[in-house]
Amino acid sequence: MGETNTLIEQRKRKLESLREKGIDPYSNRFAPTEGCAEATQNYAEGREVALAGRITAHRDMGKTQFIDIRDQTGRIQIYVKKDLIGAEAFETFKLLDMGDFIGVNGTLFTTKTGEISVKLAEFVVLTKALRPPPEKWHGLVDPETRHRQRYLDLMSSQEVRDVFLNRSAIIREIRNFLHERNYIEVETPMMQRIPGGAAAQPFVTYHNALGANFYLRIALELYLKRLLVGGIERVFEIGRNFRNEGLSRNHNPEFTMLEAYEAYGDFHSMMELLQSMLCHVAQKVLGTLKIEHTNEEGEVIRTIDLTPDWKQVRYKDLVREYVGNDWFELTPGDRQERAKSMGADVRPDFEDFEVTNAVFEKRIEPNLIQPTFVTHLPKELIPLAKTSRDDPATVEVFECCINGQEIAPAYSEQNNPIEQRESLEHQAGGEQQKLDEDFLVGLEHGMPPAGGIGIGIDRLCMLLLGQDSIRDVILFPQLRPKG
RNA sequence: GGGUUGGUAGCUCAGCCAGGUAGAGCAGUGGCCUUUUAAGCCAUGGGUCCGGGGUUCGAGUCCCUGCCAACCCA
Repeated sequence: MGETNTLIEQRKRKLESLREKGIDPYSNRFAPTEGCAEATQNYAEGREVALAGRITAHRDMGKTQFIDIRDQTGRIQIYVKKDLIGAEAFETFKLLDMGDFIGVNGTLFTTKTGEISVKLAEFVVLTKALRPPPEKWHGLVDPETRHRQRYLDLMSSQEVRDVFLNRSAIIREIRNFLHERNYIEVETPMMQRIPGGAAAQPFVTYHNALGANFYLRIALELYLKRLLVGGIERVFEIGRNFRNEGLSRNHNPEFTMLEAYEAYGDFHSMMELLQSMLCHVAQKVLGTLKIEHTNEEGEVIRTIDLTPDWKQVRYKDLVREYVGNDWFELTPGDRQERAKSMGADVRPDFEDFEVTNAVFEKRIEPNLIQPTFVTHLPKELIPLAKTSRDDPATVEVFECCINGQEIAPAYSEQNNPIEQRESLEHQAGGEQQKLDEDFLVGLEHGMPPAGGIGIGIDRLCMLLLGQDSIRDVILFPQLRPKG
């Protein structure tokens, strides 16, 4: 990226020419009266405006030029006429390039082709760009450059800008919704001595002064539950988790989670919370509960309908429906065989419930396009939830699947400190240093019964914004370091 | 980890099958044009063809290898 070429050299020469004219090509400030889009929205012939933005198009007619400038609100055309600004200013104007930032003063008018424009009276150079922007028509398409130099992607694509503006709006509306329900937002440690709350490989780092290893958190859960113990009854955190695993369309090593806990609630209250929250968010951000996903040709390939009430179905019933009514009557060995024949990823050392779950992930989850609460999951699968009152072999849990992906698991949280200690000890496999003793001591002080939910924000954004890759909803996704 | 596809000018892409002077559009530069909008017309500069090795009289093109990316599979 340190290379020089003639395009850069030419721009540097123009920069020097500006300086020779006594013009600072990196001016300090400019006070626009409004945004570019607002100028056209509040059109009045002859109204004086001051606007600032980046030059995104340039049509040179000789003694007349048209440029487009764009700010975050939108674009507007500037009409530059030699007679109006004078010969000297016109010469200065010719030193501008695509990508430069300028501030303009002028009056609004409509061209004979009907476009609202600014008749330029004077302008200032705000920033001279030394490198050219991406091509104006095709924009930037190389995915690697799009991700590594996201600013180029953003400056050349309205669609990409919309995705990230909408992502921000989604998170804002989640916060609004939860604040409306009297949830308290908190921040808990990202650097942890014992990374708990999930089964995942952590990243390790080292604190010099303390002389100790720390782990980047893999979940928010155990700290938020400590706050339930402390009497904060409705609490949530939106923050980054870090998991040391591969990269894929659905996985980025750092990703954003929402976790929310509600004292005296259970997984039923979390169902209501999730359903209401996603409807609120979709309505506010997209203006509809029916989300259309389109292919590259712009054809609608599926519509996801968030209208309540969402389907509820028991795990076992789904398994019977998709992989055979006799599934649970088979011997474990036969189940292995059938799972393999269905293309599920089963290994010989899998326990029986893991075989069933492999089939679930391979053959069932991808089919759950419309919002579906899967309930009554087997106890072995989820050690940190309460036993179901109506079926002791299962736990009070749901996994909400939408668009063939698990979007949110929620539990009636385990608050029995003795059972919790046993399951965590089992999970730690006898390694005492993996046991979060401080958390267990907290539970022994008494945690109120609570419903808890975790929502992958990135995947939620993919769903709501119709993006097929997590890299398209994360501004700076992890890529292999460039050699 | 395995497979497939791709990496050529600042950007978007041809050229590769069948080896023989490195191409187009946009962007740039010079010129014409005082209401254009992917402005137009004329002229013109611009390349580590991802890196390394090999085959060959000759490699962007064929072979091997490495790097990066996208998709699929595990």
